[in-house]
Order: sequence, then C-alpha cells, then structure tokens
Amino acid sequence: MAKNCNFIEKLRELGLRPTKQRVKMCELLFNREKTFHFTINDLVKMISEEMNEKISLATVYNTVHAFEKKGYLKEISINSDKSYFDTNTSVHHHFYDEDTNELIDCDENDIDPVNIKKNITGKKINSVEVLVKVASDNQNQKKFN
Amino acid sequence: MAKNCNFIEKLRELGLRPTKQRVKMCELLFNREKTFHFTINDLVKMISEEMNEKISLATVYNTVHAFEKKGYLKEISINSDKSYFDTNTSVHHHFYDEDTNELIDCDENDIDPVNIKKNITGKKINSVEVLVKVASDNQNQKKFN
DNA sequence: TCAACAGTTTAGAATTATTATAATGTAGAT
DNA sequence: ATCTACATTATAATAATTCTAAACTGTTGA
Repeated sequence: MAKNCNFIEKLRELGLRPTKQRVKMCELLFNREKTFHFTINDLVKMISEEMNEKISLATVYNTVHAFEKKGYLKEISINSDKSYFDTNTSVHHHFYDEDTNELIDCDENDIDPVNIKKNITGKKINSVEVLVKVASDNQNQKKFN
Repeated sequence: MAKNCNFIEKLRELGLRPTKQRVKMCELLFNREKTFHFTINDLVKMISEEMNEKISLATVYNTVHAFEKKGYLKEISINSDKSYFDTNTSVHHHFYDEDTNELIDCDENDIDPVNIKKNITGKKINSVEVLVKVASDNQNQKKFN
C-alpha cells in the first residue's frame, strides 16, 4: 500500500469498507518508509498507545487477515510460538537475530538467486525463501557438558 | 540416532533414563531409513495406533523436547499454527507442499549453495535454510475477483 | 435524506497448542 | 529391598487464535 495515500479510497478499491478501525490500522502499518515486522501483540500494543478508543482483538485479527488476503501483509514463520507479519509482501529473504528475536529484511543484493535443481511433478514453485539465523559470536560456543 | 541400535543404551549415554515411553518413542522416530517429519499430534496418533497403553500428552511433549535438546530432533517452522519436527537434524532445505501440508527434505544436490553477501557486524551465521513452497499448478491460478 | 441491507465490530465463549503442577510411579544406586 | 532423584500422568493453566451472535455502520438506491 502506497505511503501517505488516502487510505479510505484505497480500502474501497480493495472492496474493504473504510471503517475507522481499518483506516487507523492502515496508518499504523503502511505510513512508513521502511518495511515493518510485527506480531499481533505488537500491533495491539501500538494501537492502544496511539488511540483513545480500543480496537477489539477480534477486529485486529480480522483486519490483519483481510490485509494479508488482499496481499498487503505477509506472514513469516520463524518460531512456531509467534506469528510475524511483514509489510514487505514481495518474496524476499530474512536474517533472524537469535539474540534479540529481531527479523531483518534482505534485498536482492544481499543474497544471490537460489538455484533449485529439484522439481516435483505436477507442482509449481510458489516461493523460495531463505532464512539466515545469526547470533553473537560468543553466545554460540559449544558448551562443555 | 543410529538405526536399529539399542535405544536403551543410547538413552543412557545421553543421560536420559530409558523408560518404556522413551524407548517406544525412539523406536517410532529413529528406527527408519528415511528422515521423518511429524507434528506432536501425528506422533500421539502413531503411538496410540501402535501401543495398547497410552503415553500421556505431557510425556510426548517432554520427550520430544528432551530429544530436541540433545540434538536428535529439530524443529521446523512453516506455519505458525503447527510445530513440525524433523529427525534430520543437519542444516538442510525443505520443500513444502501447500496442498497436502507435506514437508520434503532436500539433499545437497537439490539446491545449490546459497551465497550470502550481507553480513551483520558482531554476528555469526548459524544456519542458512531455504524453504521452497510448492502447490499444484491449477490451485494457484489467480482468482478473478 | 433515510431506510434497508450487507458487511463490520465487539465482547466473550470456544478451540487449539502448549506448558505447569503436584501426586504417583519407577529406574538405578546402595 | 529401600531410597532417591528423575519421569509420567491427569488435570489445570496459559496463550494464541477463531467462533458466535448481537449490536453497529457504510453504502445503496428509493
């Protein structure tokens, strides 16, 4: 979703009614320069900090999934216990910092194209994504036990 | 864990008491030619099909996590709603069939080495893993809506 | 303009996956 | 055989997410 655009019009174009909840969430998620990674919990916290009125948890889930279905958010799986979403919906790679649980987007220059030599009959490749897990050097010394 | 080995001895070597629950789970998980992907749910179902006595759900979780901590199982994140485990604990790549939710291991010949050009200061790369999502061709045609 | 309708929001209940608890059971050492 | 620390168990607790059904609100068109 374009930055600084009229979210009301944009939502209408997508066939989503521009309710105040949705417009607010658009502003929080898409009025940004850089791509943004968040969990539902992060988002709920952000909303309650920025608004007087609360948005119901069910609505946050509904809206995030609506935006995801329309292709404006993308779910990223790193841990099974947390669900991350990303405003960068292109197929792209990630670094994941195991010390801080921080997720960092890569751009095309960071990782060379991945050459897949296997193919599965009748199946088509939908996406190819690389996850690079990093951590501070000393933290990962083998423990003597 | 080696195939067809004496799991009682093997467990003892790891500092895990060879209880009948653990031995049974070893047999189910590690007495295989091919690497094996499963969810806790799959495993519970397998156990109840193969044994007269049940193993408590808590024990299944405890034991899977014990094996994981000892490095004999590896957790794979694909969906946030399911936690997959893999008896192949090496760093390796996967195909994920979105139609069947099936996970398929790659070997070194399936995907060329990934060339990472970015590096993060003070951080060391722990793993580089590729996830290739596939689905049947027609299922993924763009819907006209 | 406004009624009507369909899509939305909401609080709270339900569901699902996982972890914690505390009592009971058991392997291994003495 | 007995003891003790570790394991198992049923159940409760927690957490994340989805469902439900009632109330609410954009939008359409008379």
